[in-house]
Amino acid sequence: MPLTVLLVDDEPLVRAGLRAILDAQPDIEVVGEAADGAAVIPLVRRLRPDVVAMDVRMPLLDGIEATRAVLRTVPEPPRILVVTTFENDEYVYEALRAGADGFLLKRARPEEIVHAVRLVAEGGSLLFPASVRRLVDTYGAERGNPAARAALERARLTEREAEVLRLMARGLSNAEIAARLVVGAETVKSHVSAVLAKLGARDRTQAVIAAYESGFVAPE
Amino acid sequence: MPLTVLLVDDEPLVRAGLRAILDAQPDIEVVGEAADGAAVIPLVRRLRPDVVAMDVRMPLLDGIEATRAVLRTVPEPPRILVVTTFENDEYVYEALRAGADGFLLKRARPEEIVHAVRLVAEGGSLLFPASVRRLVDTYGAERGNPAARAALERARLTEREAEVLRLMARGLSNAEIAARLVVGAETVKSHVSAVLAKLGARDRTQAVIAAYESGFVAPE
DNA sequence: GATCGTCTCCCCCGCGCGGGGGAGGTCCGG
DNA sequence: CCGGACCTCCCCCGCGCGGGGGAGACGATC
Repeated sequence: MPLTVLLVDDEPLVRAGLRAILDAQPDIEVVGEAADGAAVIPLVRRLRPDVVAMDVRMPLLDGIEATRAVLRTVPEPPRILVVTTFENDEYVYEALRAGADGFLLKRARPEEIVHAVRLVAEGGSLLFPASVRRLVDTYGAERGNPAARAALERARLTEREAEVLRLMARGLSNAEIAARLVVGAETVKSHVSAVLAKLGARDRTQAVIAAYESGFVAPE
Repeated sequence: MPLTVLLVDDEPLVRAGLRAILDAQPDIEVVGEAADGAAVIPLVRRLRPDVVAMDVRMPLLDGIEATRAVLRTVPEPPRILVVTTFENDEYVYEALRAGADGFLLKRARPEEIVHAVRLVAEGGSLLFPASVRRLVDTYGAERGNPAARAALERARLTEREAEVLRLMARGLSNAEIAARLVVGAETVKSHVSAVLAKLGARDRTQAVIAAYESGFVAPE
């Protein structure tokens, strides 16, 4: 079965763009659209999409409130991908705190958009992409970085994966982690790959950064 | 001229071992020994060693006080490498705060010992080796991690190197850093290598960890 | 009993990374 | 005027890393 997506944005142009990009994927299907947050709940209930691509700035009900409403009222809610124009959008920050699973810049390349949708659908959290980093930079001054922390928590690492990430964050190589955990090197590679995928990280360095930013590991 | 070292340890066995290992290097010369901290100052004044390999736990004057005394009273003081038996030695922590440039576990392999001496002599800070990481783990609960911060500050990165490290800590690849700084990829490699050497890091991940641990970059 | 998630290990492959050299340029200070 | 520090770029080389697959074993859940 295909990965179903509901688009929520007040601009038809944006919805059309997203639909064009996503529907071009054989395994992704846009099952509905909404122009404001108020229309989201009934649509989600009826269409039961896997992912909701939600604009933050919308009339009537913004993306933050809409996210909260969906997560509060719908059983087994969809994954929510927040869509925004600006990387320094404080609404995005709020949306992540409200329970969104990741976010996406409108100017992202089509492949990135597709990737983001797939990632959140699979349970990942898009914690790392450059856009998120900038967000973290901006709001990094606040304690504990709830957005990053929430995103990482929602990444739902398995126990083993969390263990591997902790060791990565101590600077260990795959071989060293394997020795420490008394498993094969190939096994560690599997776990590391899983961690990178779930965190939306490109390499172990980015994963470690995410670990620090989220408070998963603490420097102090 | 060779790299000159002064050994300070109350156990003759340890001094003999260090001397054997270090004197085996063509470019390193052990120019003197002391059995306790009280004897260090005059010896340093007379021998003007490049590096002092200093035990922390000693009678009369321990390594911390000796370190402070040397740094306070000797103009152009030598680099101080703290030698210890235990990785969780709170004295080592104090010594780093007192101004020591790095530390060394007695059980380290000869190559590591030689490497450590060369590194601090060249202005590096041995911020990262596994032993230090464990230290950081242990005393990591204290704010700002003064030991790590002090060590990194003393690593004396050039402006460019610091810039590169900051970008590394944002998850950028060498190619991305090159694009950002508008220089060649080979140039970035040079800077990255310099950073790794000065921090005693094995790879960029460890360097980024050091950056976080030291407060050079802040997650919050 | 069947299914799913997790952990484990295996293959192949390409590329980025880091180490080892070296070398030219500027600019500053002795 | 001549080092020395710094930034820049170049070469070669090996290996670790990460992506792409797949597969078997186990326990929990349905």
